[in-house]
Amino acid sequence: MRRSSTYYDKNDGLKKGAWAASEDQIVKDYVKKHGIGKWGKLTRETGLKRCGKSVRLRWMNYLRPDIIRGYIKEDEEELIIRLHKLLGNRWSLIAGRIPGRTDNEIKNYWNSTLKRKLEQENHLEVFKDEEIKEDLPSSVAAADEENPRLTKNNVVEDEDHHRQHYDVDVGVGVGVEATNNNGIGDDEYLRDDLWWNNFIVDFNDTQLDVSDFQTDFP
DNA sequence: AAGGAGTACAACCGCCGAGAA
DNA sequence: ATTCTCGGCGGTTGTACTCCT
Repeated sequence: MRRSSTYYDKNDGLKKGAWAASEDQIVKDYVKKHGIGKWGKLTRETGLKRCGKSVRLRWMNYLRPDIIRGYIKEDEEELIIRLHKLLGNRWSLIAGRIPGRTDNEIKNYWNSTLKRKLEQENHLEVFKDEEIKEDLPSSVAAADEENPRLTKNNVVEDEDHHRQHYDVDVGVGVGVEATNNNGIGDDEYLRDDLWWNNFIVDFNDTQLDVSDFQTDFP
């Protein structure tokens, strides 16, 4: 754990900073008994001097039993690069495609290692915003241009607050689903669908193993 | 050996959306 | 219909560790 200084916030009296093993144990025990979620309830019932958000973060990024700790493998790195090109800084979506890795871990890895590595290899321009937009479905790119907001569940909201909902599965060999809940034109929708399919074809051309990936969204 | 610079990564912050009250 | 609470997300910060001079 990098942060060692712990302190109590004078405003709310809650503990901040590095977590103690005893605090981790409290969270693990509670989750084992009651399941995940209800983080606020957890702090109230256990007397843990942490805010619910902090507990959730600790669980998601560190305590979860399915987390793989250790070096990012070469195939994982390649997948991160590809998914980042596709999705941009949507770390949770990217993490959802890489079992055992957290969004925070991927984000850190990108910011501290990959970004620099790609810069050094003179490949970074490929990932600049403009080119990402060119790669995105037209409706998504347009929304980003006007009002760069991607809401939950892949809902893209444009300047007029028109929303398009993409239930997208980019799993290798799983097929593609893209549902449009807001009546965009069939042609545009078809283009988007083709775009996703092209992505999958491209993906399938790689040497990556299908079994390496999750097949459903988290 | 010392210390400054760079790196890695855990944790915090602010914003937003969903759902409950 | 409105307000409140909580969970989720991406961006950013802080600090231990490592490398370099």
